[in-house]
Amino acid sequence: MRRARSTKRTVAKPKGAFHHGDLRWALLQAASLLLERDGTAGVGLRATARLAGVSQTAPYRHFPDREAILAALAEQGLTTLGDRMAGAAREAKDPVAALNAIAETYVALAAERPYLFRLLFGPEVADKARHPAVRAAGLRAFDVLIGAIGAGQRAGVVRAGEATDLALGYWAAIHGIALLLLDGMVGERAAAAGGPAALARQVAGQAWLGLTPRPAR
Amino acid sequence: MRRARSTKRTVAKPKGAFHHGDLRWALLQAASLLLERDGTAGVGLRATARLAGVSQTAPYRHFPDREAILAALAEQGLTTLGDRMAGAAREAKDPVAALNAIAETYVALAAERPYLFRLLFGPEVADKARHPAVRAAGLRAFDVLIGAIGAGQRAGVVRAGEATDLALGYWAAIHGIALLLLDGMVGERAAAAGGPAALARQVAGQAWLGLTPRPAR
DNA sequence: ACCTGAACACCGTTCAAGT
DNA sequence: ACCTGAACACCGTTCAAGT
Repeated sequence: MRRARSTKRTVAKPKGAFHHGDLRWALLQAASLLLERDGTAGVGLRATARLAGVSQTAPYRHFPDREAILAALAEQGLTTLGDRMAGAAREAKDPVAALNAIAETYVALAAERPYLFRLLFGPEVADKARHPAVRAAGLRAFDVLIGAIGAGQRAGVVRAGEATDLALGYWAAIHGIALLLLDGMVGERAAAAGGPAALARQVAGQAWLGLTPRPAR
Repeated sequence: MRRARSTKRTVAKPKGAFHHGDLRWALLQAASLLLERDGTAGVGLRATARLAGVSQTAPYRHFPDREAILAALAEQGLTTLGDRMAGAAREAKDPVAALNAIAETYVALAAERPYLFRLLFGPEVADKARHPAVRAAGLRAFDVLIGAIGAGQRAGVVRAGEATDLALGYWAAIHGIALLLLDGMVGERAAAAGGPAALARQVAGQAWLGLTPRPAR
């Protein structure tokens, strides 16, 4: 936290006139608060401006439209996701532990900040070509997983093959279970498995079987 | 199609007064059209009413709020998904082909009707407890997959274990790749694999490895 | 440059009223 | 029962204007 957070209706507004160039930062801070509290639908241009203590039209100085604010939040979120995945992988003692840690981190962020997680991959930021920074942040997170798969291959615990393809299959599985958990589609299975995290570990374990060296066929 | 579709601004409005009890159906038809054309955001109460040729408040006779319309669309969509999956499994000649056909059908629906697919699992219908019919339709689709896994176990091509758990891991993988494809996150990989469907087959194949009988450990 | 207030064309929802 | 029009409190976005 680089700045004290006010509990009043406005956030980080000095007193009178200008934001000295960090209005963009203040707006993103406000938008992030609204996202956590009210979901994507709550991140309105007017609502964000109100919370930041500026006029309704001030955000247009920094963002061309509402989608641009959401895209900036998504980029922040994907960077956070990538950083956490990289941190988890770095602290693991072997490639298998690294993959498990990545899966755990991934599902944990989805559970911790569901609205943010949906925003990262959802349709609100539809035209990814218009927001290359979002796409780049996402690919950077994916790179962490590819790296862990590659390390597994070098250690001989992951089967041969294009690391990107193997990573994609694993990613799909943990991405899928994270979303199914958010959607409340697998509540009973989670209860039976001993909680959402346990169910995610189970699914990750099954995905892991797709990565192990195959016996002679 | 139970009724001719008009190309005018209104749909299925006889001429003068009442809908003789099928206003609900006409509203859902209009909402479905709007969903395909403009996405979830386009499915407004007023816009739907306008397209159906009734006043803005008429929908409230059949749906308590906007979310209820979206939930009804989601229920329809999940039923369609389940039916298609069941049809694909029925026509397959063995359990392995059935699983492949289910995965293909799943990803195909996501590609064919992206807005509908997102609605099925997204946050627009947030409180699933308030919409048990949606949840039931989703679980029915899942049952098709569980059945295919069970058939594979009986045929000896799928390893032993709780069929529901094995199905969940497989579901997560195809659900994940379907969404990653929609999100435009794996466009390059899809091109390299020979198209989205080919990439989905590849991921399904990897998920399949999690289902095969294990060699002696 | 940066920010403002008024205006435009929309929303979802509520309410009193009509047949 | 079923449908209507007016009203309320919101939206995103545009525009002319202010410092």
